[in-house]
Amino acid sequence: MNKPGFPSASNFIRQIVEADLASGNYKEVVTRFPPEPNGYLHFGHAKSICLNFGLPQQYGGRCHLRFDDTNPTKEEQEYVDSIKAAVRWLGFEWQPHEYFASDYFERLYQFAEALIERGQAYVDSQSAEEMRRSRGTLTEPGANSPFRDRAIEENARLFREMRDGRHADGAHVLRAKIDMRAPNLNLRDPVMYRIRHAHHHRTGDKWCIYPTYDWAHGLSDCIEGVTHSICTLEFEDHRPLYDWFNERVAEAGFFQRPLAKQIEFARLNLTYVVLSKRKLIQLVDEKHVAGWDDPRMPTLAGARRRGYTPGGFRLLAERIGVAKAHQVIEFSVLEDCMREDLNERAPRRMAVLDPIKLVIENYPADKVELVQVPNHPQKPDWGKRDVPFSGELWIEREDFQEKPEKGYFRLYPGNEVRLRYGYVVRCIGIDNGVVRCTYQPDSRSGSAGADKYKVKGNIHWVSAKHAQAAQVRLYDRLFNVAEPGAAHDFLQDLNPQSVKLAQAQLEPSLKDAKPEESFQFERHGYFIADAAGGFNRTVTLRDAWKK
RNA sequence: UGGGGAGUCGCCAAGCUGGUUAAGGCAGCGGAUUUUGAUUCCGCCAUACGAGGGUUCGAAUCCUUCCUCCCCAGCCA
Repeated sequence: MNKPGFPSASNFIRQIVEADLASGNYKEVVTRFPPEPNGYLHFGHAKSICLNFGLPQQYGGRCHLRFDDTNPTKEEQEYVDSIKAAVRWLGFEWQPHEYFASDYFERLYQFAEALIERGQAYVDSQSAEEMRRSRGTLTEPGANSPFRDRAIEENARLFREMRDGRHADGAHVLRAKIDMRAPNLNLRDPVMYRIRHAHHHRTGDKWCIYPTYDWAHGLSDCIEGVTHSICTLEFEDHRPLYDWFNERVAEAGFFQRPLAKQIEFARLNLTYVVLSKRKLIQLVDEKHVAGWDDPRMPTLAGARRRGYTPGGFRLLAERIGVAKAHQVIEFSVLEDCMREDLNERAPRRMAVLDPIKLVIENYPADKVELVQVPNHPQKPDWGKRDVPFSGELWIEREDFQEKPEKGYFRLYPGNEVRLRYGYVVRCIGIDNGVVRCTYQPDSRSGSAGADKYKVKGNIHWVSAKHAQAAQVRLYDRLFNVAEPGAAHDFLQDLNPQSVKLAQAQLEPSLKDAKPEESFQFERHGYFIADAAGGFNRTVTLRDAWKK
């Protein structure tokens, strides 16, 4: 049963949406997930995706996938492809509502001309440095630009020239005429267009002026009929500007009301995990990782290779909730979500990660039996498989102790233990690193005599001559910072020892594992078959072992 | 010292149109079942809601003062 993935049963955004629907102001809920294609999606985006897609799924409506590609110098096609793959992987579909801000460049340009005509925008010819100085400070008002009162016709002419490539980068900028004394800095005549003679991944060289986020975003929402534009907290200060632009363009007759409304929520933070796009880019560029999909990366592409599941992320989104208070989720919450999802869908297999030989001295030399092993003990309908059993087996090194510590109930000289789904064996001792045992022929699991053996220990095993040797990668951690909040020197604080390799012995059926198939290797946790061969560990089981 | 936000158990988070002993999850602790020391199951885990005043028969929920933290001075998003 797939969990819906709606963020928290109750949250303030749902209340807003329900009120809007109830009031009749909005007939349906239309959201959008608006990534800039300048990097791969990470764990944090999963929260936003589940929220934006989950709302219309429940209340009726739709969610658009819109690429916010207004800055040609940072964006690439590779990123749009990876973003689409990640959203689909999480289990959401947006088609036919796939949009690009760059598709609106022409309309945005016309809207800008309208504002110029109405005296609400002007071409400023100050340098970036001059603009910065005249903007004022947090506590001091800004000063008007000397170009602020240019004639409308001149503004229109200059803006057209900007578009036509008659001016160099930085020579002019189009600004909204709002209020240089506004306490909210975003309202001090924000830039709407800048000149960038740069190649855009979609529009090529057609444009050399590009709209800023503030000018493009809200208008794109209104163009698409978005009702609720959900973004993160740092945009709270932008909301008055978001509304100002939308209102002005609506007044010019381009939009129907009601207009889109912006709602902010706290982004996801995870202990130990770096979710800064800038830093993730650095990890990739400086080759500290193999790529964006390196299993140690906190990207969705990396998570997929590492064996994290879409259902696990949806569960996470549901559990962590949506609010405006800054949230730092403990990593254990994520892990628990993955375990919960995997526990339901991962078949069980026997696999020995750190092998030590066990010989059953009274087992007929060349005899091989097939024992029946359930694929999932709690799910009988998943069936059973045959696993070959013989007198020479691999068992886990930690399942034997020559001198048992207190409380140890697995194999040690004189003790009996059951080889899971096979026979009960008694340990005689150890010779040259080989554990010697005898077995009870009438103890086979499922046989009539099996019940008379009461053993506490129950260990997994693999027949030595049938086993499949394989390399297993144990990713205990993400490529992360050593401690929460330790990232003063990001690269120095990274945990470099995040992968261990195990030369494991697996039960023969694992030979047929398909890439991206998940299994539980009994006590070792959950593993995913890697396309590159071998297996990657997803998460360990809860450790009830610590005494 | 400007503007905008936020403060409920170690981490999240309901509740906040005032009214029984403040949901739930993760983590932790104790126990039961168990051919994974897993899973599952049961129990425990905030006289307390950033702090102080006030209103009220009654406040986490209303008023007020204060404290703490976060965001904003890109022609990034």
